[in-house]
Formats: sequence, structure tokens, C-alpha cells
Amino acid sequence: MPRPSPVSDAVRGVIDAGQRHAWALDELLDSVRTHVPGADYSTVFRAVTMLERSGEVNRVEVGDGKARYEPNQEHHEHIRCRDCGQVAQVPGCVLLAAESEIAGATGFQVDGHSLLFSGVCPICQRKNDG
Amino acid sequence: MPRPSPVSDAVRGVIDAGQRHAWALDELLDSVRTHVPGADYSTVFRAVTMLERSGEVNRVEVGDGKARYEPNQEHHEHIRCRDCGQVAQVPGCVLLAAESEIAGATGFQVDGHSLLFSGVCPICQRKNDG
DNA sequence: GCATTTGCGCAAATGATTTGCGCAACCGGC
DNA sequence: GCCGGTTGCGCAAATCATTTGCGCAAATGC
Repeated sequence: MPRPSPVSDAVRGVIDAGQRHAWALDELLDSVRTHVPGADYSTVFRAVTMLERSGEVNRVEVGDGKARYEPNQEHHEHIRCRDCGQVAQVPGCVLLAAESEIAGATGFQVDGHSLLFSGVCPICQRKNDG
Repeated sequence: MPRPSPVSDAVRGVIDAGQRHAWALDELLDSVRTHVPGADYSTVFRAVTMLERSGEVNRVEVGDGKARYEPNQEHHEHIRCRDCGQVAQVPGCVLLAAESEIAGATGFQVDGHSLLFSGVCPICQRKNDG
């Protein structure tokens, strides 16, 4: 029986509750503290790092200079408010949907997008083979 | 006649030369220093900030925790190597192309992508109207 | 009980970006 | 030519977010 870990449990709970879509660390800390008053930033950091390593949550970058975390679920896209930074989930397959449809689905006034593929470049592929 | 600004000019020159696609600040500094030996990080930072404000360059986030800068040109997507961090440009309209086509076009072994829309959320739209 | 493990608060290290300060080079006017 | 104001920029320090070292104290297992 592992010993209880209130902070880590609260972190998982907050993320799973899904009140927000993509949690930044400071947002997570605020929310965790409503459950565990003395919780520390570093503990929250370690908790999400563990959850990420175990595959329970995914880390996503949404271009605001902060790491954000969301429950690990099927692949989807994000939309972030230019003004307040709120991040919401874009339902369905974005590659088929036009931006106007996205706008209809999220209520956002969509004015742009950025798509980033990731993979391994030819040079590194060669390095990895060697 | 404005007084000469070798560092700022070098920054613009390096970005326009297009030897690399998306420049991080430290990469820019390295390259600028081959032209202007004593150049300082903060000067390069101020230069790209100005260029960004004037619309000559765009700042892009590619999920590696660094701000990157590219010449302002038509919209396009990016691909970044998981291993070495190199960023390349994905030609053509990505929304129609499958990942395998991307792989063919860039030589990357593509294993994922992340698409981020940006816009203004309903709450902020209301705030802006008021 | 007692030794050991482990969660986590505290505070400092790291890494990237941003800002304040002030020198000195440059321009224009005289 | 010389002078004064402007401005580019090097230096160093301040932010900001993330990450790590340290050590206490609580909980577990023997």
C-alpha cells in the first residue's frame, strides 16, 4: 500500500475533473490549493511530470510560453484566446473543417492557426541508423 | 539620415538571407557575430522585437520553449525535428496534404502534428464590444 | 517500535527573455 | 570644425517559468 499523497491526488483530480481544458502549472496550483491549502508549486510540477511520464496526461504547448497539461485522450486540436489566453478544445477533425466551422463550434472569432508537424529530420534519421 | 546600426542591420540581413528557416535568438546572435563580432544578445533581442513590431518578421512558437523568428511571408506550416530541433518549412497547403505527403516533401519521418487555432473567445468578444 | 522509504515544502539553480543604465558614436545646426 | 541632443548598443541585473537539491516528517513494513 503506497502512502497517501494528497497533493498528487489533487492534481490528478483537478485535471480529470475537466473544468478547464489545458492547465498551466500556476492554474493547477491555484486549483489544487482549494483542496490542499499548503500545496507547493514544485510538488504540483513533480506530480504532473509523473502523470506525463505514466501517460495519464499530455503536455501541450499552445504558444503562450507556458507548458500546459491536459488529460490524455484522443488527438485533437486547440484554440486559444488572443486576449485572455483561455484554451479550449476543437472538436472533430480539423483537417476537414474550415475555420468558419470552427468558429461555429467554439464561439471563437477565429483569425488564424498554426500547425506544427513533428518528426525526425533526414540528418537525425541517418544518425539514428548509424 | 538615421545613424547606422550595424547590429540591427545584421539581424535583418541574417533573417532575410534565409539560410535557416526559423531563428532562435541564440542562433541569430551566433550568426550576427560572424558579421559584427561584439554583438550582444539584448541588442539582437531588441532588433527582432522592432522588426516584429514593424511587421518585417514573424515570431513563431514551435514548442521547444524558445521564441523563433522568420521573415514575414505567406502563411505556411512548420516541421521540427524531435532530435536536433531543426525547423523547416512545409511547402504547400497542409490542410489538404496527408502526413505521408509531408514526409515525401521534407524528408522528415513524420510522426505527429499539432494544430493551434487562434482567435478571440466569446467572453473577450463581449468584453471588447462593451 | 524502529529503520527505511517517500511525499512534499522550501529555497536555490537554470534557462530564456526583458529592462535599466550609461557610454560613446553619430547627426544636424551653427 | 565644434556642440548638443539623439540613439545604438554593450553590460549587467531583473523577470518569469521551470527544474532540482535538501531535508523534515509522516507512513509503511518488518
